[in-house]
Amino acid sequence: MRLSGAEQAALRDLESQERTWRRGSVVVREGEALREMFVVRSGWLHSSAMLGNGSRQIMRFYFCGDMPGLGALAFRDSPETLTAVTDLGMGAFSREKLGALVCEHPRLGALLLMCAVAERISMADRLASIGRTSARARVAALLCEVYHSMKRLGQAENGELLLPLTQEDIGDATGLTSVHVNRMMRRLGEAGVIERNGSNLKVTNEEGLCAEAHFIDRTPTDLGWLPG
Amino acid sequence: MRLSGAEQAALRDLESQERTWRRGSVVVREGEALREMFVVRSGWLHSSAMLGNGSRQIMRFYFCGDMPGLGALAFRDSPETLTAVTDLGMGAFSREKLGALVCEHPRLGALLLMCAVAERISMADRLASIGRTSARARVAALLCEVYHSMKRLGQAENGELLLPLTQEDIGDATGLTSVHVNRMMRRLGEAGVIERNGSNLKVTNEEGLCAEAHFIDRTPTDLGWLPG
DNA sequence: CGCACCTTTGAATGAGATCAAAGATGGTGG
DNA sequence: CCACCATCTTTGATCTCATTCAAAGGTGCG
Repeated sequence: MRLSGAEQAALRDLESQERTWRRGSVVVREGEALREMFVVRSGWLHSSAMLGNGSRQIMRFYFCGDMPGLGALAFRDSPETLTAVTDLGMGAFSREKLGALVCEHPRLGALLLMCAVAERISMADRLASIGRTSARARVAALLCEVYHSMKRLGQAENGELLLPLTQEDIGDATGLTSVHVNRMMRRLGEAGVIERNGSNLKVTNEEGLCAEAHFIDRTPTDLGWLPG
Repeated sequence: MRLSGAEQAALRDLESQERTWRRGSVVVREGEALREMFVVRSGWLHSSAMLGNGSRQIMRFYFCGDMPGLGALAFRDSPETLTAVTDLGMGAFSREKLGALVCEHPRLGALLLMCAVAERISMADRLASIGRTSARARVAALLCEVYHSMKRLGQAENGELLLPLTQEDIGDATGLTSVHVNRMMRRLGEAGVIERNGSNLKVTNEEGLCAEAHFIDRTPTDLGWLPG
């Protein structure tokens, strides 16, 4: 889709207020009042929530270009915790600013809507992974997702990438225990689809990994429905 | 939020093309070209997807006022199957129509964006339920969700409602087998939180059910960020 | 160097799946 | 109106994958 100069400027303006966070630090905590949203500029993070029973679910990861915190559009208090996985830089903006932007540039509003819809679909894929596949496939799906994102951003030379997640994090994202994550990762290693070395991960068999994960590439297509 | 007359008319226009489906019929099948979206006017439905391994995951249920099929905004082919749970009436409209509406009435675009965001959050709740809670809690969560929707629509007098889902459906929505769903429902009955009679369900202890389900009420608040 | 935290591995346990078969239920056609 | 058949529910027995509990290596940081 082709954006006008004014639209591009408006988008750039959104991310003008850059702030940084140290790896591991919490950007927003679940239940806190939330008046801001973000655009990721460097690094990555995840959103999670605690359940009544004390366990944590990691909902998704956000990479460069993603917009965490959009929950602020619908809820006064944050429904989720945002935590920096790596050192992180994000542009921050208020709900009011987004509201004004959408009203002045309706096509950008439509674009955002499309992003939100695409996000819902990828959430659905994750739901299917956790609800209906084996532990091994879930771990593979997690790795596959991160790998594809890093690759898209040019941060996975030769299939090698940094994975600064603990096995407990991976468990919280896949609905498994850290112990079982460990076993599954070892088995993926033995099967020759990945190699591990500390927090370095190398995808040695991309096709194999995707197959294990039942991975479906969801590249949004078709913005033709947007007027001029 | 207060809508202008023109905005209200535009919204009403969206649902003007009403169509109906018989209970159990498929509205859109996964992978089919999808050029339409819908607004539910009566009855309810669900969206689901098949995995490579042959099992099905039901993603969510849509009730009166919800908008299934928004995936068409981002993908050419439908990522999910829509199936009528009850006899169903929906207004249908094209992507182009929605595109035009958003551009002419940016505030409606913002409203839609907010809905999409809220939907993502409730998807996240479901993810946490499936990833991190017991079979019993998952079944309770499913019942709780349907019950609250029916109640909101005034279709649950005295906590009684019609639940035209097979236990297999419930299993596909919660990531369980139908056999285990059966056991969990019986146990919820024995615990006195529900009573069952064919496809009639009565919630006899609403608080208890919500507690079992770790239910969180997500009523969107705060539209104050939208310009006048 | 020492302390936290993370990874790895083993053994025992348990929740949920699988397999199998007997009741209900309801829709259909005769 | 009834009989029949398909589908759904229910229950039992067994099995398996993942959890839990426990403890021994690694790793990096202060």
